Amino acid sequence: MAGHVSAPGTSVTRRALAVLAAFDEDHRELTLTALARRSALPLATTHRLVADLVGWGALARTPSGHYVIGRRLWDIGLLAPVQADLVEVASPFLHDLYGATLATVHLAVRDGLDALYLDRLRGHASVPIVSTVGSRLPLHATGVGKVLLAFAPAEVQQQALEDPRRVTAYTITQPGTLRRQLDRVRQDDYATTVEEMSLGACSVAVPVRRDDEVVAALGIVVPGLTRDRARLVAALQVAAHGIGRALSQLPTSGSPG
Amino acid sequence: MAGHVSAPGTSVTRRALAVLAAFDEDHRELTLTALARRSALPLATTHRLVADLVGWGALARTPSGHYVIGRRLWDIGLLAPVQADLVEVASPFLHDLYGATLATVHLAVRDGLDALYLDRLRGHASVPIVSTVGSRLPLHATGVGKVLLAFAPAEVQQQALEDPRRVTAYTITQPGTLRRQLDRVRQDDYATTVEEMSLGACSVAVPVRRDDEVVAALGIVVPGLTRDRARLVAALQVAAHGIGRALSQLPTSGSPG
DNA sequence: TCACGCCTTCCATTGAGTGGAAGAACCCCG
DNA sequence: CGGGGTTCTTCCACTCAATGGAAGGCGTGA
Repeated sequence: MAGHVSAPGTSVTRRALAVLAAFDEDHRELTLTALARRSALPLATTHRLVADLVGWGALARTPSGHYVIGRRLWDIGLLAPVQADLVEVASPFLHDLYGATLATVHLAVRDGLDALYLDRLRGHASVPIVSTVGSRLPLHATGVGKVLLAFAPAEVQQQALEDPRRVTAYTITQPGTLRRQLDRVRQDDYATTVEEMSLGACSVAVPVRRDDEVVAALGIVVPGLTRDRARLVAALQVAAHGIGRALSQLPTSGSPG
Repeated sequence: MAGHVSAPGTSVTRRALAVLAAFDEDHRELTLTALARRSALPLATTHRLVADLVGWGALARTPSGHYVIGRRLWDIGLLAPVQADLVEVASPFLHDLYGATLATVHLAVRDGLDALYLDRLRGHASVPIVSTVGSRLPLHATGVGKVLLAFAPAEVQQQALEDPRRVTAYTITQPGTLRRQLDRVRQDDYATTVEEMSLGACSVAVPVRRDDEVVAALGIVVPGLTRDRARLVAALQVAAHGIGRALSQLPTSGSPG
């Protein structure tokens, strides 16, 4: 190669993937220059890689000249086993839940130290929410997150409780308090949050079990909890049991959500 | 390089993408050997590429040793502008529609000569349906497809009407008949199908407009149309107008679905 | 034990990838 | 209208990362 030698150990594949990795929720549109900067690659190299990616459909170019993730990648991404069965099976139950409560409904799984949101139903006039499908939020500050954390392996809990990041003024950042809450979650079989992730938003969540193993969490977001916590928990548990039952009746696929 | 020289003109990037392209709806799990065969690459080459892809999270390996699309690709795929605003905005209206009709509800856009399903709400006991989110079905045999085709550019209509593929015994394959139906769709502002895609399933669909331009189609699938076609059309149009209004109030992003 | 299919590692060879540089295209502003 | 900025595209000599046949593991079933 010419001039500066690229750091050894980088493969072309990894570079191409680095270009894709430049996109995230806050950067859905990037110029070529921005792509090069964010993926730490020389401009000319980026240009060549991008040409290949666009040619295949992994990226697309907007009329304004910006690059975005292409439809083909969207297609292929949907083939991931993440949701294949779970989202599919859960979908009608989420609607039921939405119909019964008219609140925003969430389905999430644990991905490392984050709650990964697989599906969301949002009403017209629900509480404003940060999460979208595919987004990740910290385990300790969300309802579904607390449920997932409460039933996670010990080492995950330990890591998550090490340094809980503050999100709002009400986020619980004391490991001790959190640990007590998790005990409570296992005891009651549901978790709550009160403005710990977004101001003005409270949440209730319950575990979804497939044959005794917690595979997901089901939650709803409401403006306040005082009035009808019991009703919400009941509705959630009915739905969660329904999902669990439907899951264990599925053919195979133990792909870890 | 060694031995046989790979066909010139192939870039590493394209090869890596060829590996990804080996996956489709009927092949969500593949062994290394199968990947090599389906992407027409030597086994050793595939092995190396796959290692990179797995390392990054584009692919994952199941406990059984098969490869599947990884979660990170799912993530990134969701950033595609395909749905960004449309699905998000339409979601509550789809719920409303589902609540009002209890039928399976579809949101689709046109992608070339196919209807691309962006979202779907399915009830517990609806008619069995073939479509899933991300799937493509022919324009001439589906309700949403007929709507999208009716409002598509002339050259698209011409191509689509050239040789309409037969799907069921009731699929309309006569270009003349189809063209007359499309006229009717533009006149009535809704389309129907009667077992043209799946036996036992009929559908009604209406266009979704953003500032007079048809950007999507909204449809529902029911066992039969005789009883309450008028009611369904009314419900669909209310929802479609709502979506359209919400869309035109959005900030920017004219990214073509 | 052998045979078969699938996976992994090795390594000499070389062409695909590299990236600085030059220039084109396109702003915006005075 | 011309100059200074930013972003995009093309070029090309150099060379290292990619290549893939072959050989060796590993598991499984006969």
